[in-house]
Amino acid sequence: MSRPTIAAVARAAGVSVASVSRVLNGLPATGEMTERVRRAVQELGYVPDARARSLKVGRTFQLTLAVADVGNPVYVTMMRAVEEVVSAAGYRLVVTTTGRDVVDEVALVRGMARGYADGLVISPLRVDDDLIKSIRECEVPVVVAGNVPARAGVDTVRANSPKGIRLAVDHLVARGRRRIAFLNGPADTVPGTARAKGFADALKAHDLHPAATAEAADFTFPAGRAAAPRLPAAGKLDAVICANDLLAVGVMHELAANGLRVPEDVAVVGMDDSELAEQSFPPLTSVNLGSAERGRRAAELLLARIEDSTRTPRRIVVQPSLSVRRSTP
Amino acid sequence: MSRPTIAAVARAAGVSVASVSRVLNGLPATGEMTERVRRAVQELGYVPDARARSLKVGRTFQLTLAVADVGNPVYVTMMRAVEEVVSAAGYRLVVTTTGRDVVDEVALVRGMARGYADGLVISPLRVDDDLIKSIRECEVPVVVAGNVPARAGVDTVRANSPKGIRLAVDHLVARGRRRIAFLNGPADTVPGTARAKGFADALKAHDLHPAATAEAADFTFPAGRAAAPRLPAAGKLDAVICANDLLAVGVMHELAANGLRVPEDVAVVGMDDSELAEQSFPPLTSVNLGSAERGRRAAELLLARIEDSTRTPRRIVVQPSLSVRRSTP
DNA sequence: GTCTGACCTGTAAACGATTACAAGAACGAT
DNA sequence: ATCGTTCTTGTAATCGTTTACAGGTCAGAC
Repeated sequence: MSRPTIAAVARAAGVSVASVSRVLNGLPATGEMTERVRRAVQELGYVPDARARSLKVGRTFQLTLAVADVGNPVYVTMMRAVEEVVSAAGYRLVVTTTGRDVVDEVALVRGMARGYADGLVISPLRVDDDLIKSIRECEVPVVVAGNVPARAGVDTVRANSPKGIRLAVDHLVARGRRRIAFLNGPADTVPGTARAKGFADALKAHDLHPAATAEAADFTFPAGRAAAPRLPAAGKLDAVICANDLLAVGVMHELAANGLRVPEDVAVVGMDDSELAEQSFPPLTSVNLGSAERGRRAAELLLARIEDSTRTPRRIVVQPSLSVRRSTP
Repeated sequence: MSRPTIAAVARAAGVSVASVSRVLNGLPATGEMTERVRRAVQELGYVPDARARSLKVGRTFQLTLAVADVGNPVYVTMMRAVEEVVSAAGYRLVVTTTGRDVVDEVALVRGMARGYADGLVISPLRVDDDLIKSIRECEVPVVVAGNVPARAGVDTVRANSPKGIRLAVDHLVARGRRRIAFLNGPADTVPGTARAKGFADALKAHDLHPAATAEAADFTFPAGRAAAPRLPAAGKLDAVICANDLLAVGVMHELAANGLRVPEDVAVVGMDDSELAEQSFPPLTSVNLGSAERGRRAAELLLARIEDSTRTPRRIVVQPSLSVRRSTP
């Protein structure tokens, strides 16, 4: 005995399928009609088929979120925010991880044409012309959580990481640190390049030279540990800014292993202000790039564009703030 | 100009829609036919519509993963493992958070009848008869990642947390600790009850009495901090086992705030062996309950059952191990 | 009493694929 | 040359909804 269809309900209620559909979708009907349909639905345990419905109405009520790595706490934060907005609007969330390669991202965007979701929030680590082209041509609305050129003509929500780094540098300088190093993630990523430039500019504004800059293999904790020895010895630096919290925690571990105290010997600042910043020891001063807000607003932009595909693309920049904790003096 | 349909391709190639469909699905066709269809597809940029396809074939090639909280690192690990297996098999992953309430879970399972996914992996925090009933009656295959009674007649993958706690206790006792406390999560959850009993039994096996037991409001970091003061003073205990890593890290913070050293004054053991255990300071000795493996095997069970719905339900138990780090002597 | 309009309801045509079935072509065996 | 078999292709039904359109009922206005 398979699932009852709308036709079975119509038969049981002695009405037409159209009427059943109308009652179920809240279109006007007489009280008696409504009552009969309700009863039949109840009796048969009828549940409308989402597949058939989405074929007909051309919508699946699903949205896709594509991130590089679900393990990164910053994406967890974004994902939670997106999920909240999206599910409140009656959509389900499809999560895909794109991996490191840009061609995977392009394939993903192109694949949206299959219509398994009504929109896409993508947070690309690396961006090239192919990706931008695929986003422009995408069959469904796309919102980019990250930095793409305005010519892409797409809704974006991004952080202002240079300004965020500026906050971190200002803070460190105010506390008397002058020999400041920067541990970046891969410089060929979008956040990587932005942060490198942001750091250079921020130091220049204070007439300082970088104590050092280094680059981790990716934005993970082990990469942070591995890269830490490439920073100069403690005498040569009194503060390290890291391109995200995972790297920062990796560095702190390495510092501790070398008998250095945080913040007395070396101050450490992370970025993202993820839950990890709060949980690390000492708690990590971190640049809050508004990941939850970015997720929320990206989801809202996407919903708005689904409602009205003609609106001009918006480019939202979420302002950073600094969460000062005990890893800085 | 809307998306081309299979009919447009057929027209362009001068063949029937059936032939196009067959070529696209790799059914036998002559070289010439294959070539003409390929060319037309290429030219029009045709991409088959997933909605129509899933209506006809009765499958969406989507699977749902339902967890209580995407922010918990243990679910992140599981999710990553599930995603990997599932996407390798050509499925997409739909992630939903169920929240704390059991009725949400029941509604979710019932809602699977809409057919928006071909299967469900659910990791319920709280289980009642309604939930079991809804799982039994679910239209699509369900795998439970967690502990439900055998009478549910459903594939399950679960951890052996009592045995895991036993490992932790053995370890602590071997290192000379005798006054061992337990910080549990909510005792009305499935993992909560299992862990409480596991702790009691493990101590009994060593002829020890619990130094104390306390219960946190949920399985989060702030709850761990908040609950720590409810444990007895340091003189009365020399080790704390916590029901997960987040609680353990919360406790360590609180201990540090009171000037106590880990592990010298108090040893701390977590559970889940999540990435956080490695990242915390000092690195946390943690019971590895095999969350990645549980995720992987749950996904595999689900795929197997989709292939063959008649197979008898399996109940897999993943064996725990202890990852010893510096939070214990 | 008739006519107009409003309002429900039912019939049937979509939506875009897959696939059962039938028809036609090709080929080998007799 | 005829027949039967196999292989390829096309026609049309189908999946389960939604919805345009038409038909029917009923009330109100003249």
